[in-house]
Amino acid sequence: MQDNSGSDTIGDSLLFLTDDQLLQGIELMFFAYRGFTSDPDKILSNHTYGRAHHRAIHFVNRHPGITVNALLDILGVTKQSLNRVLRQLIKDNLIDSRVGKSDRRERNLFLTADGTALERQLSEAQRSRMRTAYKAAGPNAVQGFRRVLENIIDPNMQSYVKKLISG
Amino acid sequence: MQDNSGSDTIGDSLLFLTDDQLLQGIELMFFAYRGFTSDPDKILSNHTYGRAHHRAIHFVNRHPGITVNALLDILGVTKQSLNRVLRQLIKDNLIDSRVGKSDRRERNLFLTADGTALERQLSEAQRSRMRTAYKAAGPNAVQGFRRVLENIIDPNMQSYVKKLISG
DNA sequence: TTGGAAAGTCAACAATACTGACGTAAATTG
DNA sequence: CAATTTACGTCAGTATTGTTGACTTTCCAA
Repeated sequence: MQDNSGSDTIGDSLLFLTDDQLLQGIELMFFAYRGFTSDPDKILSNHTYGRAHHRAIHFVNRHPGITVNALLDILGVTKQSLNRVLRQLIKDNLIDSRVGKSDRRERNLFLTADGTALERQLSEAQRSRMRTAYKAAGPNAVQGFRRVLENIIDPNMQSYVKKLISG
Repeated sequence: MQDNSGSDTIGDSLLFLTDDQLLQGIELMFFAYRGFTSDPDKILSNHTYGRAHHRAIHFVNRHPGITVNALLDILGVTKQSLNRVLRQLIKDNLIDSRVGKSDRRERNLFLTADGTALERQLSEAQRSRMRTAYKAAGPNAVQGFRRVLENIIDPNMQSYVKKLISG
């Protein structure tokens, strides 16, 4: 519209790349992520747990038997930070930590029945919101949504994401 | 609790709504938001500031003269939490807080020259990542990206978002 | 003039993250 | 086999961001 510095072209073939469009995308990410986390947050606030617990539960459910190190790579936090969360979840009998079979230094993490129950509850709240949004936007929009998100992700995580998409 | 929880159909016309697709979308949101915030986080770690300071700076820049109350509505935090951040930014001469003209109880917030400089730095890092992602995904995908995000956002914020999109 | 809204402050607390240091057990390497 | 590395756990200290609750000051409006 105005003197938007440099990222626009003379024509409008790249109009979606104006700084204004980018700023709108940035704010949409901010507000959407808040909506995205709000339902699980509400559920967890009755449990002494927070978002970190949710993330641990989510990825242990997605990768049963995952090692602590592999989980650390996915979550991108320090082992001390993850350990605090895991310790609680193990003590509360939501996660089962078993000594590795081939390498006894490793711990393989699994959800217990209670852990699975909480995961279902959290996941369903989040999936419900996503389902509504997907339905309202339509399959074509969903494809674009995913394509843009994949490109926002750090290259470090691309390997994980590739497996996520394909497998 | 059902095996496939009913979100799929016999055909594949709604295949994009399977629980697996929804879970993939959920993980994409998680990883993308981390990428989205990583560049500003790096910059801020040298400044004694965090993400809360970035958000305040961002929205004061977007709405020069915004009142504290209006900013609270956008950020969705308590005034005590926001006040701690604002106090630092005002003390460090990044934000200027002026007594309201029509209502002297209100404070109108503006970025100082220093604040504008930091905002440019943070914004450019974030816009750069978005620009790359948009470019890689293409305008059609960007439209879908935005449409899905808009539908993930809480209805409470939709009024703000509508103005964001149109204006 | 009095009630209430807006803003700011102080205190206490909780969740999540970080760094650094240390210990134990098990696997790997020389 | 001895030394080193790896995996995991833990303790201590600190920072950021968020919460409640209580309180004061300012000042508009009924």
